[in-house]
Amino acid sequence: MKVRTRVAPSPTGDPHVATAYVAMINACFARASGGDGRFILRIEDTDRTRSTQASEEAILASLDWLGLAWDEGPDVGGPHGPYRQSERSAVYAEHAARLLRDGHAFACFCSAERLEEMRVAQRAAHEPPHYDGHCLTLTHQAIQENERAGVPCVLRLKVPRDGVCVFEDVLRGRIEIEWKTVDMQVLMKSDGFPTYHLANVVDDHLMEVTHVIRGEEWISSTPKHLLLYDYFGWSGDTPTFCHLPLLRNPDKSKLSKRKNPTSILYYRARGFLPEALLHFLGTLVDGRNDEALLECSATSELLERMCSHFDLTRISLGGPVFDLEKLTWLNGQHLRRHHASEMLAILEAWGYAWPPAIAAEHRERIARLAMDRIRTLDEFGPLVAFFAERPDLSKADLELSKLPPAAAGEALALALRALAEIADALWREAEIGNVLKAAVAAHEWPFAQGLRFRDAVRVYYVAVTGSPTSLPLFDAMEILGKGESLRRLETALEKLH
RNA sequence: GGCCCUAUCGUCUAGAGGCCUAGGACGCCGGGUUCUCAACCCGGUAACGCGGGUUCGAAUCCCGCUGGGGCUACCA
Repeated sequence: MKVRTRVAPSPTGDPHVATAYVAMINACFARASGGDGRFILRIEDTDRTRSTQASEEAILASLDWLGLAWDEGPDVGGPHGPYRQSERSAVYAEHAARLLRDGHAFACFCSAERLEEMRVAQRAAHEPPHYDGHCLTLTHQAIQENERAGVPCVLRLKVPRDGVCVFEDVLRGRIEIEWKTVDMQVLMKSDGFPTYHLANVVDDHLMEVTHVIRGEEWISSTPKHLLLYDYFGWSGDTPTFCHLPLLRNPDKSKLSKRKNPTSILYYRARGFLPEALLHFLGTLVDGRNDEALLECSATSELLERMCSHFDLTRISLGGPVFDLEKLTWLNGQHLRRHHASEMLAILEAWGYAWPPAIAAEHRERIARLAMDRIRTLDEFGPLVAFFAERPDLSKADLELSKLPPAAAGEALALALRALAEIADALWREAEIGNVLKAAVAAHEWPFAQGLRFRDAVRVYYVAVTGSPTSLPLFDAMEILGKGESLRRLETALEKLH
């Protein structure tokens, strides 16, 4: 069978990592099914008050950034377009009319106020809120009067009063839901746009979707969807349903931006690599350790590798917690697979602007020194800023454990004397290191007997780089140059007095 | 509350009745390496929610309980 899957995001906010998660699984399944599998992107923008074009653009750009290429979609078109629901109004109107004509749906004129009162009463009576069927019994005449008077109207689904809806889920097996627990859902809103339920079913059918792979939150509305397939006479080819577990916050609730960053834009801005984010989402589906995924620097390559051992039926059902810590680690891993020269391009593509004071000839070397020390690209700038800017130190910055203030001053003076001896032409990382180590070793330390180099060196780090934890000192000093390095040591020494 | 889904280390997961003394990865802890911090290497910590069945044998199958989650809109 020719497999056709889709992801159907609603453009009502920032592109969500859960959308990418679902998209990835749909893309993998279509691809793993063979060469003729197709993956569709459909924009579900039927909520006119919340949908925005900016959001749609961001969703497309984000999925593209992650390498989740779709075969059919609003931008690339396809045989069953348009792929944007707001452009398919005529299709829904036609199908809605069909349901009404066949007696499978009914016009409802109830006001928002009445519905609200109804629900309040039901809640008070400890009943589950549901439409009470008020307009189900409207006479032909009453309906026409309402229409003539221009009373706003929606279309509701007729639902069997008893019996059980049974369907099969790829991951969960047989699911049974009693019809009496299914509400008479609105299918067409009073603004003339369809709700999710109608649009989704109509489009999935018309677009010949064979597998509906979506979030778990849709399980309880699946009976409505099945009913629609039946009403339209499509029950012969209802798609296969697969409900995916929902991504979770660390507290196990459904992933939300209140508790965890959810926007793909956020991760991009922080300097996460698309292959790292995709890889991470992949671990939520298949947590086995595939080391080969670490070697994939292109998202396309990564996706291909994931597809090679993808099995939709083996996804574990516990909602996975979105663990930023592991994502960050993965990002560091992917970062380090690149050469320093590639890092320059990656940083630039990400939007990093080198301070002009850092000469172009030093940049690759600086990148090489920095890349083992960052996990996300946004850590790069702060780490190398000292090359362009002299540290603004206070006396307190120079007070380090294992190094009394008097000894710190001694250490700085010592370094100054020793380093001044190095000829300009020999000002190299190895020479600087040797001279400094020898000087510290040969010195008598009245205020810090037996001082080890590793303790003394910290004050040099602070003086030169502004921080006791920074890029390797000798390299930094070589890059800064003899004059600048000595000047920073001097400044630090002055600060101590 | 009602309906539905779900349950292996803190986290992601492996596990398909005997290969389980439950494996890997992140995290954490310890060690090595080292000019700081990282990176890297080595080692350690830590789980089958509880109670009943079925079976010669259960993490695995069944039931109940408990915990977690979702849905309960003219949002998706």
